[in-house]
Amino acid sequence: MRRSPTDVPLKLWVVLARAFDAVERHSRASIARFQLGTTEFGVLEVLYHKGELPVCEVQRRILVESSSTTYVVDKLVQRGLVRRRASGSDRRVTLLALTPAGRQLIARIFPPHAAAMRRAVGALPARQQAAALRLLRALGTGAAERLTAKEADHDHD
Amino acid sequence: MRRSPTDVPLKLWVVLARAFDAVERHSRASIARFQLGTTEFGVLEVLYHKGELPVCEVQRRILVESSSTTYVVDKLVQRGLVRRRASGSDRRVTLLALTPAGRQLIARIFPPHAAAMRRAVGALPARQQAAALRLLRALGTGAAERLTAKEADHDHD
DNA sequence: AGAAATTGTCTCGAAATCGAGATACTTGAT
DNA sequence: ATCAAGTATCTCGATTTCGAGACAATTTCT
Repeated sequence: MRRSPTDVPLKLWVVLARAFDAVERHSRASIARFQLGTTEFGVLEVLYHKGELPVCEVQRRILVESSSTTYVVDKLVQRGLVRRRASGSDRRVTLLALTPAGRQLIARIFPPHAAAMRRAVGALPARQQAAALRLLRALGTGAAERLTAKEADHDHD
Repeated sequence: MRRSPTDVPLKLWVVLARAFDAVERHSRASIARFQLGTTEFGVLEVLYHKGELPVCEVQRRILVESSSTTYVVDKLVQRGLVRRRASGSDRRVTLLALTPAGRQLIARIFPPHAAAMRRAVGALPARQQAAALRLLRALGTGAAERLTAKEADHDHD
């Protein structure tokens, strides 16, 4: 339990947070050019690439809580970029899709944003990007599994 | 400029965000056990490990904006965990330090939190943790440099 | 079929975070 | 010595995000 001078797990967490922060600043700045917040952009982007989706599916992909998702979607609907529609098969779910205006907007701004993000991570050579991709994928899914496992613990105690 | 079916940089950004989110949930949950927010914990932790520091130094390490730092420090001062003190050498700066109560608190809760974070990233074997550490460090500093470079661009145009 | 647990969405109030800018001090250039 | 630019901290108002929980619909279990 004692912390050695090089406690790799703890450092990994710090460095992960710093890397995320630095790259996210690129993302924020890039998206701000288009008068959008990152979460709003996230909704538009996922609908653009995946097509019509239930709210809960969008929520999982943009990594915010459900109440925040409702809030952001409200704004996008008011702006006429997204529309809601009841699902036929499951009457709990609301399906989200881009309006023509929304599609036009995201089609226009996605490419320059993608370019900004390529630049943001571009300090890492391609080979190392691929390595980081693999490691982060394993780290993320591993951590996520351990989260749901812990929740299960709580449930039966 | 066209997006190939495997656009590594873009995927890297997505996977980075997901990994950060998953690990951060562990952190949040662990810290919530002690009735603290992550930012409050961050302040206590940095003061615990680095000793008395100027506000701006703390700010840089906890990765929030200066106005948020003031807000969080206010709360910690009100709770009697941190104290402010004017610097002798530079009259702009306020130095922050733990009170005895603050030191006692963080000394008690840091070890179990560290253990939780080791578990959070523990799905990755030690060797891969070390590799991820190196790659993320390079990614983070690279992205940060490109940020300040871009700011400089804006300044002279 | 009926009860219990789960899931999907939303409401509401509270908390965290930001951004712009005010103020005071320091540093660097001329 | 003065002035411009930069830095440190804080204030204030607005925005974003969360958390708890309400409610309806679905699924699972018996």
